Amino acid sequence: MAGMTAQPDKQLSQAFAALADPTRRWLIEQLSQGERCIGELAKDRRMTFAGVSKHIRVLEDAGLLNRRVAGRQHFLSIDPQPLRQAHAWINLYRDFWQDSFDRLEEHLRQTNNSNS
Amino acid sequence: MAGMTAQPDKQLSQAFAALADPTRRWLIEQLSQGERCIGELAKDRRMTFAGVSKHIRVLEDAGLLNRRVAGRQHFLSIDPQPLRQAHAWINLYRDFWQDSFDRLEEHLRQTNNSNS
DNA sequence: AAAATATTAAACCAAACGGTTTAATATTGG
DNA sequence: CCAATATTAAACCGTTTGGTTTAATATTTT
Repeated sequence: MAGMTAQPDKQLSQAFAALADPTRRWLIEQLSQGERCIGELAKDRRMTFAGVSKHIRVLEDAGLLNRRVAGRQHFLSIDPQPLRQAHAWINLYRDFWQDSFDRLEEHLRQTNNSNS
Repeated sequence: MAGMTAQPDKQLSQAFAALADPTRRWLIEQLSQGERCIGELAKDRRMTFAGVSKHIRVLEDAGLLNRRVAGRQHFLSIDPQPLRQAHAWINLYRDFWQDSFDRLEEHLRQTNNSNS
């Protein structure tokens, strides 16, 4: 349980770091509705082309996006695999207190109800 | 679906950024087995006291840890709430391709089997 | 009160980050 | 071929990060 071999560790770091920026999360949100090209995204976000391009690069390096080049346009879409890993990591350590937390939640809910 | 109000957004950024460092993930792993004090953790990680102290601070600011001060020792433990949020965010956007991904996985598995 | 222990605070450093602006490259349309 | 379009590359800038070392603070032990 404790080990977590080295390579996945780096991938995990990259995935979490990529998700730590709100612009990049916004990009993921956009792309979850289908592939888009960089110009469109930049216009919607009111950010320079180069700015968005760099964010896309970070997401791509983390393996979170796939790029399809069609002529001069680059279409981006999401690769779900690394999100799975991040999800799994959180899940692993969350399970330890999941039950006790649920119990606390239930307790608070009942306390609030009896106050109303 | 697209909005995600502002405050949770910052919390989410902090949580993901906190999880992006391997030392901090290691700390979470350690604390998932029960509360520990900073000196112990620093010794196990072979890092300076101050170094670990600063990492703990980042996790604390992200709301991921709780601190219990007992005399000169500070005992840390995990607060599951922000992990839940991070988990939920990933889940939200992962669901879009979950099914198609599962189908792809199944397809690849079958292709591999018929090759053997 | 003095010494040892557990921790934070502050100063510092090199590297990375988020962003811009200005060039350079590649593709498309007249 | 030339102009417009879509994108990357490079240089730069201020801020943050991960880490150290050295000091300061608070608590426990003797």
